[in-house]
Amino acid sequence: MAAERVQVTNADIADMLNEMANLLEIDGANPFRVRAYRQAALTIATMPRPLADMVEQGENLTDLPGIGESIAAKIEEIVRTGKLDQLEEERSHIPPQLTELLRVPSLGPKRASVLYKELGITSLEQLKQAAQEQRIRQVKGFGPKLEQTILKDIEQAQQYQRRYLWAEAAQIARPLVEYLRANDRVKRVDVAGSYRRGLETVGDLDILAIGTTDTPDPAIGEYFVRYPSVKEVISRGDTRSTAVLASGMQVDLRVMPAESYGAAMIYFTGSKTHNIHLRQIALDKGLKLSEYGLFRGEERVAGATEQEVYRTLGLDYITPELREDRGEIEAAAQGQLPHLVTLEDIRGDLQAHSKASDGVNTIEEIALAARALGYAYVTITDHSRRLRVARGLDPRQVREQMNEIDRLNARLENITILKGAEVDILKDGSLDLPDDLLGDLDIVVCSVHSSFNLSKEQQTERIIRAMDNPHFNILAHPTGRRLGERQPYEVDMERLMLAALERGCYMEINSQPDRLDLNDKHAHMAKTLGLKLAISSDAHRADDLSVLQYGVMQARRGWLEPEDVLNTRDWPELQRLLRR
DNA sequence: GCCGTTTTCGGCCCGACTGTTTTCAGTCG
Repeated sequence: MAAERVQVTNADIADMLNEMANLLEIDGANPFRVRAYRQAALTIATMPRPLADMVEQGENLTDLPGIGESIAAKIEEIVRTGKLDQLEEERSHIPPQLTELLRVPSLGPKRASVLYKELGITSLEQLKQAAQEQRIRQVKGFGPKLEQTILKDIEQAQQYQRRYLWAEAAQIARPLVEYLRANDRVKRVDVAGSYRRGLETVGDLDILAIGTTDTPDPAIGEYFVRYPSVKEVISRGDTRSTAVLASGMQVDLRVMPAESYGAAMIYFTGSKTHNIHLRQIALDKGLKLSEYGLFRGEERVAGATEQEVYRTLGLDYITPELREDRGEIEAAAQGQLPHLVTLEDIRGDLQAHSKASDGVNTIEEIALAARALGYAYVTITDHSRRLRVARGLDPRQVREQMNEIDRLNARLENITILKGAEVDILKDGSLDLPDDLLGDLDIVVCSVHSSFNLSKEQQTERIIRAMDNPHFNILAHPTGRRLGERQPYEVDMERLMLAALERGCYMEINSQPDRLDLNDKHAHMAKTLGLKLAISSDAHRADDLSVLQYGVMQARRGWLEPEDVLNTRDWPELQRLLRR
């Protein structure tokens, strides 16, 4: 067998373009040129389809947003040779390690460049030493305070810059918001930022507050920094304060007047690219958009509510989950925004584990919890025998469980328990339970729990072979990733989705906060291809059925509407969809 | 470097805070 060709990944290309941007910036290049490289890198890093494939098939890269002739040629060079000549060139006259200095907050390209030219500093170590020897304060434009700040910031740069799972961030945000709302001088408090957009991980919290007075009330910022969990105050002004909590989470608080609330919410919710696009539209209409409002000259024409700002820009209201500048602004201009799925649309759960395998509750307890959530059905999907660590069930145990479910269904009202299993896809693509048994289940959920490091080709083939089994219904956590813990295994997602469509199979958005797998881009890809998805809790305890809300958030970020989701259907209709 | 039913050239989002300055540059979001 021929050695597999090593394909340049989108991440590789994005890294090289980002490094170009960093080096050019230190070099004092045109800032818009620098931005163009960053923009292109962002586009590339977040697109699911491998650029290498596009190049191979001779597709036109300049069709991609932010990629023109020049960068397209560079991408082709990278794909073909694995290198970029111009990057080598830049590296030869600017020490590439210098970009390391940009990771230090308070050091940008200008200061990094000055420190290199004046003191010959190229690494964090040298920077630290220079600061300790008080040589930095002697450089023009620097002083003792900045030197101290740099010294402190080096520590931060050397630490792993952690992001929090959305669910973790929520646990930090909620009590803080409650604390702020408890103050009489505060009229309104909301969390904005990536948290509000429902991103799977959150780096910091952006909180917006409105006071009871017309002018910014400094007392609110003072109250904020007295929050008991505040470990360190980074900055404090009348309208803006930044602090780090004991958890390590950074929090930015902005205090705004009520007349600017909507504009400020838009501004602080982001994303950055969404905002830049909105501001461009404002300029085109002879208006100016800032966090204070939408202005024609000095006159504020909108700003109190988000709806008002969008409307004045000629746009339908765009829900935060969509604000990524991935076409939502164009859709809003044409009245074509999707009507996104909500938690209320969900009729039941398609994956949950009982104590029979690695869950903690009985089937009855799970059923009652599902009923309490207003569901019509819940599916018990205990693991199959191969997964020893999860006490996977053998065929006889699955049969016993099916009988138990029959007895429970006869007894319980207003909830239907569906018979399922989470069946291991073995290395050769066969399923871990016999066909006659699978044929008697209501729903067969299949997933990969072993041999994560097969090649992309092998992993894809393995899963497609599993889908060839006529009882295969839903591919669970299709990439196997665990946020912050485990990278996804390699698969050709587009091929998998097309294979699923051909065979009448489906995929899952797993709602566990550290999985959220499929991710938003893959979910959007599924919608585009016409593949319906399940949103499942994968609960291992009855209380965890509620994590399904995170999966809904991810689905919304993927533009999914109720009809794109399997479990917005009642059981009879779902049953028809599952038939192959 | 990208982009365009106003443009193939001349634009490219906007404001707060800090530290270093005597009016502003750099950084950040």
